[in-house]
Amino acid sequence: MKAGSMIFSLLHVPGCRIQSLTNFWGETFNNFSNTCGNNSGIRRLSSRIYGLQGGNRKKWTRPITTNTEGNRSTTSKSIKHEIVNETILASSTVNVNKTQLAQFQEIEYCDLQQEIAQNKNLSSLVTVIVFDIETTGFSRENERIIEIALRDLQGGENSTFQTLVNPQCKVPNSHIHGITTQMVNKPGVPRMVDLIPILLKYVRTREKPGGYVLLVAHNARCFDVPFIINELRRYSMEIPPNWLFLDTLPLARELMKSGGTELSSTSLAALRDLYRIKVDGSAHRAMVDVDTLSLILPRLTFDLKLTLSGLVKKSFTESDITYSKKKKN
DNA sequence: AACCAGGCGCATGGTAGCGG
DNA sequence: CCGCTACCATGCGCCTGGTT
Repeated sequence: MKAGSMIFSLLHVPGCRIQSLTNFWGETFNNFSNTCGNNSGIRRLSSRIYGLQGGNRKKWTRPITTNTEGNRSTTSKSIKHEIVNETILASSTVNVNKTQLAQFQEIEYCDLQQEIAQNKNLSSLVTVIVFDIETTGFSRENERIIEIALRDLQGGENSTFQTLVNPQCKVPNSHIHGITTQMVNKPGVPRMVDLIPILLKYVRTREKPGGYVLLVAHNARCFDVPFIINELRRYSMEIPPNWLFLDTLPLARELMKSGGTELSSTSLAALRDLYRIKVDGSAHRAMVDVDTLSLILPRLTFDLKLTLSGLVKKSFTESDITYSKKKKN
């Protein structure tokens, strides 16, 4: 089904009122501007608090910053069905016996119906989080994450998460991001194994009840997501089943292909220039790039006439990456 | 530097249309 | 029926560009 027709059909599904993404981003922008005050640029968040959601008095002893304003049983593959499709596909090429298939389809169908019945619109179901990582290099096998930043586009209290990560090795590419070995290899900077539970807990606090998380990054499919998957697997952990990923690089390609813009390339910098977004801080630091992408995403989706459901349709899961790898081998 | 997706050009195979 | 030509779909390899 073409994207255009899909959007049309979704908008006409009774009981499945899809907000236009522009409205969704509108709310986000309001929250965002309230958060940032009157400045047109995004102000770097300097205050440090230790703990999540205020209510929890347990103190963190790690340099993780947030701002101060304020197990599902279905497979990850089925998530997109539940959110995007008004009906579940009846045909399947999965090689299982017919009884199993029928049972599986029934479960998915029931889930979908429940989702639609229980959720008035997608924005009450999906949490959109823009994220970025800095690493010691390109190889996901040999290199390590040294900084991670996230921003929940709904805003509110603790809507950002940012921390350096101790890679327990040298940082050979400080000239790229300005993060040195001395900055990360010291007490107080969490190691990945310490950070993962905190990170997972943070994302959980941003989820809507029974909802899904759409994690957005530039070149997510080929860089950020494989890195995160590898780091988790290193400690025998998995991506939560309700996480979806969205890569803005193919969206940039789509925009460039459609013509009508002055987009010179599909890089984050080119998108930043196109939308005349000022960089507040040094580019190639995780939070700066997150803030940049947070401003690019609404404009990009507006230009591509995408709804939130359209974004979910373009999203992918951990298994999508694993599967495409296996297909190549 | 590693890895991946997309674009492009080229080769190949299947099919339809036409004339002898 | 056979041979030729044109067209289309598909697959492969190579190159480019994105990320730190």
